[in-house]
Amino acid sequence: MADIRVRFAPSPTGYLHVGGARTALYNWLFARRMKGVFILRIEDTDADRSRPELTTAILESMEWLGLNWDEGPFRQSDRLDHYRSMAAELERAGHAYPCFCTPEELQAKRSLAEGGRPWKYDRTCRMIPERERQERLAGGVPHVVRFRVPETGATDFEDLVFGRIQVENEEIEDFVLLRSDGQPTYHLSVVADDVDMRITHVVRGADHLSNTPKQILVYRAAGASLPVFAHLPLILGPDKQRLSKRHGATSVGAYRDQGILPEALVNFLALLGWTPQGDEEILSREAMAQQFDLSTVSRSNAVFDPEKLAWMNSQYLRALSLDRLAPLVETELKLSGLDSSITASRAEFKQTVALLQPRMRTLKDFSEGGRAFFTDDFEYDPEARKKFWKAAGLSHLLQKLAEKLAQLKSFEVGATETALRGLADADGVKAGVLINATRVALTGQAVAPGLFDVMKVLGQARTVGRLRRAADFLGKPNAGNF
RNA sequence: GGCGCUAUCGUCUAGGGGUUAGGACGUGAGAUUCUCAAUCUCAAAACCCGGGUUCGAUUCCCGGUAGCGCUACCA
Repeated sequence: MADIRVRFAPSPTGYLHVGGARTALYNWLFARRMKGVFILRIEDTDADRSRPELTTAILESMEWLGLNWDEGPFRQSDRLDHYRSMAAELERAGHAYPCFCTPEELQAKRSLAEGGRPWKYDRTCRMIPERERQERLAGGVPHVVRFRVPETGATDFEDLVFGRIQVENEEIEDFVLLRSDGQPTYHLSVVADDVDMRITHVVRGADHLSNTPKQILVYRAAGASLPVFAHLPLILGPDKQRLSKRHGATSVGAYRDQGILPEALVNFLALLGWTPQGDEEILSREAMAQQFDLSTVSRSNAVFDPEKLAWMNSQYLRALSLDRLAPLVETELKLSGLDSSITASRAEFKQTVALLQPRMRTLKDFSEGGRAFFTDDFEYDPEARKKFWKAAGLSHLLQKLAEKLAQLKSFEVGATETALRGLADADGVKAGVLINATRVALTGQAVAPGLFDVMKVLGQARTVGRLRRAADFLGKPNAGNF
């Protein structure tokens, strides 16, 4: 079998969204599995909507996801001559013709047709006598180039995912290949490039399924051999509508900003439409590539479930080595206006990170739920106060605990625990009550790692200081107000 | 409207002419105890509807319904 060549071809009219990322991923997995070539191509033939900086952003997202490409990125805007010559070739061979209808004329005909609904181009310009056609061309009358679709017969193909697809040619209108400004449309540029780049498998979203027959017609007219097509089901929002901005975060970059790890996003996306063998769902890119198979991809659309993504992220977060996690946390802190300076050394910083690691779902959690571990500037969560600061005499108790802890020679877990439990006993208070109240004092939260681990990581001075601060706070007359 | 595609727990899915219809996320309950967003255990939860084929359909076929896609000088 000839070498496998696939491509991912985003258009820079928006950021890389999760649907595009999944398409890119499946191309990547297939290429790696087949030891083929993965090509990146930027489809920027729509000059009005394409933004150069978005190309950069898309490339960055691809790199962040770890989807490395072997060739490209190629830009269609660099290859306009190819498309024009292909259009000319098709015209010469009688497979295409100039159309002088203006957008306004077409629009008028469209709205005239029964409520403006079912309307196909009426092929007016197909009938123009050759002499008149030449005259208008010579006169420089603006025109597009349309493909001459056969009136009879049907076009069919075998999709790797969807199976046999067939469309009657009479259902297909004479679509535009070249716009009046000389820019190619998608149907022309995509075929021209896939032919030129010797693409063997076109793996793309199912939104292109209905358009594929048009493109097959172009392949045939150009005398090119067909690639294998594999269309991927769409990714939907919770309301089963195609995922879009109004569903909130849909771009890969937005998930990165939320503290999602690329490995988790890749793993999650891979499972939207494809299932590995066995029960294990947590698989590396490489492990997935070893068994990836386009023919087992699902044919029905999938709803994107952020909850499962978050869960999967927590799995990856937990499995991360400290050496890899620590820098990621530092970056996240920086983004949130924090830093690691609260810890005296690199080793201490890592200890803190390690303590938090098992209970964090995203990197963001380190700077949000874990805020008190990286700055003294934190609030007492009202819910936590309501839950654990309602006992009477807490101010005094915390004060006493502060002084007792201040006396300790060792601040190891055993030492602080003995001290706290001793105080609780002496005062006739349940240890749990004091522990929970102390947790709020030290972290501002009702939920945190084990208290004595927290103390150790914060250190003696900071622990004592925060206890005194909480005691002061509770001593104020309005401390009971939430 | 026309054309195309799709249909298993709330969600992602496995399965397949006879199964207690399996797993994962989420949800609920319990365990643990110092909080849980950690950990462990258990539970509830699905074959869209109607015909046909068949001894037997969730599975195969047809129809309906619903959803999605395409129907641009967007991709």
